[in-house]
Amino acid sequence: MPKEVITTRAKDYNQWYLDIVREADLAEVAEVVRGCIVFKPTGWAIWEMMQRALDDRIKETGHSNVQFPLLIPKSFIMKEAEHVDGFAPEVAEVTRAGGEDLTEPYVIRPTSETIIGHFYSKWIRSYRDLPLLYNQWCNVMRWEMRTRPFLRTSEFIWQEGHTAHVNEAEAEAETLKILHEVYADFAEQVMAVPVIRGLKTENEKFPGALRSYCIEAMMQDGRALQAGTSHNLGQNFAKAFEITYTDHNNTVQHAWTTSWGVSTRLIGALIMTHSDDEGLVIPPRLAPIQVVVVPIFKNDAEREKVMATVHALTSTWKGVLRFKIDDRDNLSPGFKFNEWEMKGVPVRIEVGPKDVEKGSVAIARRDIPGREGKSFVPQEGLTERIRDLLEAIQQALFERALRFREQHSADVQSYEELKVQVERGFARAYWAGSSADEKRIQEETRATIRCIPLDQPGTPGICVYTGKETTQQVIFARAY
RNA sequence: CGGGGCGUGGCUCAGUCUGGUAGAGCACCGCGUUUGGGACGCGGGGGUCGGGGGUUCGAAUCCCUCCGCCCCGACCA
Repeated sequence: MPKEVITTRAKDYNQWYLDIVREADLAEVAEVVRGCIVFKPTGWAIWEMMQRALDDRIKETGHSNVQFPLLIPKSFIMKEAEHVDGFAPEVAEVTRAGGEDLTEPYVIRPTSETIIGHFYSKWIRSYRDLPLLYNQWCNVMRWEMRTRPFLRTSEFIWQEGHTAHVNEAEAEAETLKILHEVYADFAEQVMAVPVIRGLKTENEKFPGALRSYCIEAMMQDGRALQAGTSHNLGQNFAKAFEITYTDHNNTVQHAWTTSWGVSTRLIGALIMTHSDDEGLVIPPRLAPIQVVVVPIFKNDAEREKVMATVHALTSTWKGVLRFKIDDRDNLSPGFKFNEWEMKGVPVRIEVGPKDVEKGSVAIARRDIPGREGKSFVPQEGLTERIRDLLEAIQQALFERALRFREQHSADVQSYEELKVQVERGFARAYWAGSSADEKRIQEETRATIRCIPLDQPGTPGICVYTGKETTQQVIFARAY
């Protein structure tokens, strides 16, 4: 009899999410620090896997890691008009230190464009100093009204890339390169999360940016989650912080800058894309533990034989598979099966006395939970079989998520259809409305334009709201 | 910030209306039996009842006050 420790998705999707976070032992709400969480080993291990895969891609695309201060002089934040408006309400300030009031308060970084802008202006003199391609892994703080583990926390961990270029075309190329080669590639290839690449509308873009691009994913309740953003900042920050360079013709020019980030929110995307009512599901390429081996025995004699087989089977796995042998002797096998399923380990191998005799093992795949995903296979060729299975699971998860998104997306021709469709997923619509129209729709439907997809149909249509003819299609959805 | 709910062993909660020796289940510890889908028996430890003040012979329970957390709405990676 399974214990019901996880609320089903059908009953309460919100509660299900919180149950997964707790039961998979990913994180705990830090009730003593408003809006913050503690990452527990399982949650942090997933983040480390994400971090590694992203960091590799960031470096492959020519960037270097650096680290800037946590505190930013308050006046810096005030320098770029749109930026101030965007961030002022959610900034935490340090006004007192060393037992004295500070002459100028510091803000705890909500993002680092301003302090990095200050230093870039010192470091950049000539076009020969460009492009400047830096990234930092750090924590930032935004005082949010409502928080949820991973999806929205007051303090969060992310990477923020900051680059400077000689002209708009190079800045734009950088912005798009990150979007495609780093973020979308990581999301789809490693996380098995299909994403829509698009441009943000004026309402939704980063405060201070010229243009913001994003990858948007669909969660299992049909809502959208912005999984990453890449901004072409134009010359806005360069002008505010006087980031200038001398060009070939000995003329002083403002640089063009970009910034881009993904955060621990990706863990939320992971949970809400793949997991089920049995617990977390982690795609094999991301899983800190890909294979768990559960030995089964009744007495010391059996234990010895079983463990000998387990060690023989796993002897070649080091450096090939990320695995764990669960030889805890105070827990029943059934308990372990459920526990590892809860924690999302992609493949489980069971080795019992019968397997020792028959030269077999039981192999279970996490993407098909319970007994249905379990079968008995020969010990011979097990490593290859597992590697093939891991790859099959990776593909199956991506395809399942993609199918789900397609089934919950629809083209809408009228505002009435739009209202209905955003209740169940993404609504694709022709759009020629204004920012004010967009806000009105948000008030009426709670849905926003998630993005203007980079893939456009190319054929004209009628705007869902204004009735004007246009060639531009957008995605409406409710968002996290 | 508005509306609602809740603070009692580690966790989930009962007890509060109607004041009278702080309880249950799970978890934990010990011993024994178990182990192929969340094992069982016996024994055991553990609580300033969110904080402060008041009423009372007596307060988890009634009154005042402060604090915290969760949920639902308006803002956000």
